[in-house]
Amino acid sequence: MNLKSPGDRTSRPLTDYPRPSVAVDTALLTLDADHRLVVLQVRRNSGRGWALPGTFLHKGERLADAVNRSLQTKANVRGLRPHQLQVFDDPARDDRGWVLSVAHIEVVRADQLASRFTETTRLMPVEQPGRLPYDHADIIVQAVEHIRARYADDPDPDRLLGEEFTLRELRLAHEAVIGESLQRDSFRRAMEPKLVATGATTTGGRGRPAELFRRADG
Amino acid sequence: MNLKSPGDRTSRPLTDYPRPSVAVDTALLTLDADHRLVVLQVRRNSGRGWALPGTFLHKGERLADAVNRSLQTKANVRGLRPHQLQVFDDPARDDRGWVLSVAHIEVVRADQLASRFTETTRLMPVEQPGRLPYDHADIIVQAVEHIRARYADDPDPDRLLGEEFTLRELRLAHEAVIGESLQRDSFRRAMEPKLVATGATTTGGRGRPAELFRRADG
DNA sequence: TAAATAGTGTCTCTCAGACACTATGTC
DNA sequence: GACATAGTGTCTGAGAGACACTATTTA
Repeated sequence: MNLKSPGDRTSRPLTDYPRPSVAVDTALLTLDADHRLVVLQVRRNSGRGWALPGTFLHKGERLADAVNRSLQTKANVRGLRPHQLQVFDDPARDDRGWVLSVAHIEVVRADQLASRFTETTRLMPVEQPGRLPYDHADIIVQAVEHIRARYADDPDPDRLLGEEFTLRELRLAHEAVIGESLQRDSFRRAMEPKLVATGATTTGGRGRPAELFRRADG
Repeated sequence: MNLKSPGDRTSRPLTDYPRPSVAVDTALLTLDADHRLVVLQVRRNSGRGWALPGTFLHKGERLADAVNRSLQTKANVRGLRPHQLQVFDDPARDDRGWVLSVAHIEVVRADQLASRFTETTRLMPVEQPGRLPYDHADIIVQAVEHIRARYADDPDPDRLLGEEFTLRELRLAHEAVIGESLQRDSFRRAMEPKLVATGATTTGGRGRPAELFRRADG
C-alpha cells in the first residue's frame, strides 16, 4: 500500500482513494407545549415508520448546510446552528453500501417549528422516541447527553427560549432539558449572576408579576 | 434534486451520490519525562516540517482502525482507543480535492512510545506545538480541551499511568494534563474515594514511602 | 378575602482551599 | 541529626439544599 497521508501534498490524484458516501442525521430538539424535551421525526419515504431527518452530503457542501437542507426539505423547518455529535462508521451499518453518517444535534425554539409539515413529521419525547432505524436511537441519547451538559451551568445556552424570559420560564426549560425538577430558590441564585434584568415585568399572569431577564453574554 | 435520505431504503445505487475522500488525523498525547503533556508529530513525507499522523480511510475500514494503522505505519506506535473529536468539512481545506478529515485523540502511556521512530517523529508540548499544516493546531486545542474535561473529576481515566501508582504520581499526571498545579491535600481527598489501596508501598524513594493505589472502577 | 406566583432571609451541611501538624523513610 | 516526602487534623469561606417568610398580583 502506498497511500500518502492527508498531511502530505503529493501529485497522486485523490480519485485513487476509496470514497464512502457521507450522510448527515439530525436530532432536532425543542420543547413542546407541556414543557417536555421532544425530538423531531419524519415519515420515511419508503417503508413504514419514522426516522430522524437526514440526507446525503452534496458535492462541496458543508455538513451544517446539509443538515439545514434536510430539515428544510423534509420538515419545512429552518434550523440554525447544528453541532456535530459523532461519526457512525460501521461499514455494515447500511446494507446498501459503504455509508458514513455524521450525527448532529440542533436545538430550536418551539415557534421555529410552527411551519413544519403536519402529516409527515412528529415530535416525540426524547425518553420515548418510538421505534427508529439505524443508529437513530443512539443519536438521540447522545444529543440528550450533549444538551444536558450544556444546560448544567448556563442559562438556556441553546436558546430554547427567546431573548427575554422570566426565571420561571427559564427553570421550566432547564427542568425539561435535564429531566428532573430544580429547586426554585437555588436555581435563581445560580442563574441570576449570568442574567441581566430588563426592568420590564410580566403582566396578566396569575400571581405576582415576574421580572424579565436577558442572558448576560448577549 | 431527488436524492433519498440515508434513512430510506431505496433501490437507487449509492454510486449515484457524490463521495468525498475521508481522512483521519490524530493528536496522540502522552507525558514526557518532565511530566509535561506532549503531542506526537511525524515528519511530512513530502515537503519540510511536521504534522499530526494521519491517513486516508481504506475501503470498509473503521475510523479507529485507520487511526491505529496510521500510528503504526508512521510512528511505529501501537495505539489503543482513539476517540473522535470533530469532522473538518471545509470543502476548500485541502487544495487537492474534496477531503473530509475526522480528527481523533488518543492517549497512551509514555512507555508505549518507546518503540517510536526517532528520526521521523517528535514529541512537542501541547502549548507550543510548533508550526503545523491544515487544521492540526485546532485539533490539538480540541484534544487538550477533551482530556482536561475528562481529568477534572476522575483519577487518570485515560491511563497515562499504569494500573498502580502513588498519589504523587497521579497528581503530577493531573497537573500536566490540566496545566496548573493542584493542592496536595485537596487532591488526595478528592481522589481517594475513587481509588483502592493495594497494600503495597513504594520503596527506595527519598522520603516516607507512599501507598500504591489502583483505580476503583478497574 | 383566598389563591397563586415572585422574590428573599437564613440555617445547615458539604466541600475546596489553606495551613499546620505528625509519620516515616533516606542521607 | 537534617531533609524530604506521605498522610491527616482542622479552620474558614463559599455555595447548594431546604425551609419559611414576605411581596404583589388576579379572581
